[in-house]
Amino acid sequence: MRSTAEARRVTVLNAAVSVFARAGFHATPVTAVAAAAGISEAYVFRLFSGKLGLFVAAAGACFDRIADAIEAGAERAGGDSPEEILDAMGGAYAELIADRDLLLFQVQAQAVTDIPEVAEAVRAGYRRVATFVQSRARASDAQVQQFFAYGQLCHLIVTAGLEQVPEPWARALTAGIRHP
Amino acid sequence: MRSTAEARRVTVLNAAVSVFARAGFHATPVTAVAAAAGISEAYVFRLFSGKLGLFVAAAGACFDRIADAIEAGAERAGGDSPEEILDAMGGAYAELIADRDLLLFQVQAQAVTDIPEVAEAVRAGYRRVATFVQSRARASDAQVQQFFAYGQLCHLIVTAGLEQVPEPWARALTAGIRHP
DNA sequence: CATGTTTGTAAGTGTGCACTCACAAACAAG
DNA sequence: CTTGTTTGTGAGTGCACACTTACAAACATG
Repeated sequence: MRSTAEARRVTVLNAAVSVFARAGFHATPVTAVAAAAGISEAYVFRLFSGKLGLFVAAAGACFDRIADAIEAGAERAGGDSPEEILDAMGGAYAELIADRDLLLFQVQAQAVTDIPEVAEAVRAGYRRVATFVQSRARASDAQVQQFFAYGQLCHLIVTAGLEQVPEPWARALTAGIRHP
Repeated sequence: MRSTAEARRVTVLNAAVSVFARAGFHATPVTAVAAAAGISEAYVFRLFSGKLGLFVAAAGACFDRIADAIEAGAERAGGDSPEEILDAMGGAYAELIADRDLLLFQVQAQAVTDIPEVAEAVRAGYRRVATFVQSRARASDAQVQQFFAYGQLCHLIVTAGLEQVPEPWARALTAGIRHP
């Protein structure tokens, strides 16, 4: 016994978020996740109930990390007005998704919401993040909505590579968005 | 000869947008598109250069329809202030994506932007739509950015099925969004 | 009618991948 | 040391699917 199963699961989930983020659920073979985690494909299937179970668990891990980052960001807010706290949360989120894995995984998860288990995992993730944002920042519905709207805009900017496009329309879409 | 190849291509592209929208590029067999279009799989491969060529062509058709709808919506605007024109465009877009196919196809396309040809097609689509919105509405960069941010929010609302969720956080995210 | 072109398909072919199983080594407990 | 449990893998199995090929029927042109 080199390691406990629970520790392996954590390793595998980190690898899974990274690997699924690039090509998505259907285009990513479990072999790729196993290789990234440094174990055999067969053992991944013992640790998780099939490829779908692995993906759903990875989604949970992804939203956990996002929620933790936003929570930590709120602690570092300059003041306690909704605007200041939302700004601090946005900054923490921007920092977190600098490596792109968490952002791209969210996009991939949204793309396979025709699988009910995935849709439920996405809802659970946003439930956790949105309720925290609203209650912690004491923000209005409209402010929360705006917070997530511009978060979703980041998804487009990154997937389409708009920060590399010098044309005016792309500059308009990326203006003021923190370093993605 | 029942039909010309060009007419068939149009039929196939409409079917492709619909079918790819549900399960995405990698999870959709070309057989499914062929069946939806009412022709054989082999003929689809003669009409398009492989599955990727079909998907990229479908992306072009998708953004064509979106651009046309927004253009037509702008014509029906109540006044000629940026706000009124943007509002009319938003309404036309909301109407167009009521059937979900065009919205879900965009999500699927964004999910496979690791394929360079798809990324370029997505950029081309948004280039066309964004430049039109900006020039036709004479809107500021910030207004254009907001327009697309809330458009992207619609993607989340629909894929996660948030309009079915009665909890407060979901109501905040969906508030005021026109009937998706 | 003969010849050529375009539309259309049935029947493969090869490969990649989800998932399984039989088996082995490390550790624990008595 | 023996017996049992957990960690771990190599070697399959079967199926789905992208793409091809050989062939046929519809139409055009002389």
